[in-house]
Amino acid sequence: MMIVKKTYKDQVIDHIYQLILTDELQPGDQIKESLLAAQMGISRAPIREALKELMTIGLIEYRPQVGNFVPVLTPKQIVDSYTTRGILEGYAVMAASELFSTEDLIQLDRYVDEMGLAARAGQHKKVVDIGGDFHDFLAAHTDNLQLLEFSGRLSLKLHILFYKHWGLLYKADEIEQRHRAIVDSIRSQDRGRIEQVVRAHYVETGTKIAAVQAARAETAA
Amino acid sequence: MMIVKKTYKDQVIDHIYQLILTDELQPGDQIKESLLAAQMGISRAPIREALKELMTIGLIEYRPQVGNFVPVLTPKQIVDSYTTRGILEGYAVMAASELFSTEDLIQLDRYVDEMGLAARAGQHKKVVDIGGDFHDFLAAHTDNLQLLEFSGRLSLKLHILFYKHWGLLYKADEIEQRHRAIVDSIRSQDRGRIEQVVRAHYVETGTKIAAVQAARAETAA
DNA sequence: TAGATGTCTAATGTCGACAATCGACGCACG
DNA sequence: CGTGCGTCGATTGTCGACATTAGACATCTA
Repeated sequence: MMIVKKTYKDQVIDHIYQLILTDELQPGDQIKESLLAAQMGISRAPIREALKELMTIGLIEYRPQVGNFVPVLTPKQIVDSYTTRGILEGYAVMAASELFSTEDLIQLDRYVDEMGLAARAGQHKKVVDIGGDFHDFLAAHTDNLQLLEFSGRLSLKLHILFYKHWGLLYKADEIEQRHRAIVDSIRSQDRGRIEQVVRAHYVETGTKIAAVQAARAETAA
Repeated sequence: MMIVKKTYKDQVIDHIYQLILTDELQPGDQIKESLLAAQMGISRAPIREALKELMTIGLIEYRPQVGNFVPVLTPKQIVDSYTTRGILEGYAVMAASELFSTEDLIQLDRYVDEMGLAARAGQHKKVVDIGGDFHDFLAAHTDNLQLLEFSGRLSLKLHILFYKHWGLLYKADEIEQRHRAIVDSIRSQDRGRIEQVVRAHYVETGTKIAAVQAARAETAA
């Protein structure tokens, strides 16, 4: 059995992540240490530890002497985050392209198939999860841990964005085809093409999400 | 005038950075919060804050329930860090290549000239500093703040490595020529070439430093 | 003697309280 | 009526003490 997490800090991290995901904490909100500590029945110390950690992955924005806030992301920042992830993962996949075995490629195909099925069935959460597995599987083939660390730090942030907006992003066929293109590029063993395809995938998704977010902000105003 | 830093946390960060740079803290050493707090005459709280922040830029390695350590970098990790920086900056410069004005390019030339002069004069610290300015100037032209943030998080780490090993890395002519190649690539406005040249620059430097470090580890053993 | 087990110590994890600072409000002044 | 300054409240920054845990050492057992 997997041992459960222990320190309060880790529990606080999960808690805040959930609060953001469920919109109980909305962009622009300040996270008051004392309040959260009281709500969770613990002291401020582990809260602060957790906030520091969330800061490093961009889920919290910190202003010295003022407080911690849920960041308000502009469309440009969204695109930039996705672009950066694409740069990192694009290089990772390109550099490791020779390491993908036939079995690996079949596994990737399987992910794409499942993604298409789930998308057509309207199982949005499943699509998001499989998408995460797909990209984790891609990234896992690199041996550059520094690159992997940065890529990983972006994933929670992007995951939240994607999770909040999936519905309007892609048609089922599109989402399947977009990911299939990545697998195909790896099959081609054309390093330049691989990097370019992965980058384009992220830039495109980021652009769409930014547009959706901008549209929502419009209607809200 | 630039306002001075205020919180203890920031002072602690600088202090630890200096300790590492001067080898008073060596790779593998544990940083004991209580001890450092006593030495600096403050409590453990700001020490912990500083350690968390240093963790995010890779200057401190943290093991839960055990402590904070100065990381022992393997040659591969050194190369990976430089490679990753090259990926990020390579993209940044490439994407912003059209934004470099004639004046900017002249300024870059000036940096390279100064670097060559300082190198020939044996002013190693000056070479390191100008090199930092050069790369900051390059990176400053991108508008992707996410990318810039990651790139910046690597710079302290790489700066320490470079500072500790500069002597054995390049001949004066080489260091000038390596950087000149970057400026030339920007002048060419060949996006593919720009990205490739910047990447190669970092990979090469990282490889050299890793080799130097490996050699030192050898003689020490 | 080799291995497992118990104990101890030193370090991190957490706590509640106090101090310093930022931002907002209201007042005086032009 | 608009602007600048002083006060105030709320929130973060820091503190010292206590709780808990990982690792080292000693002890017990076969």
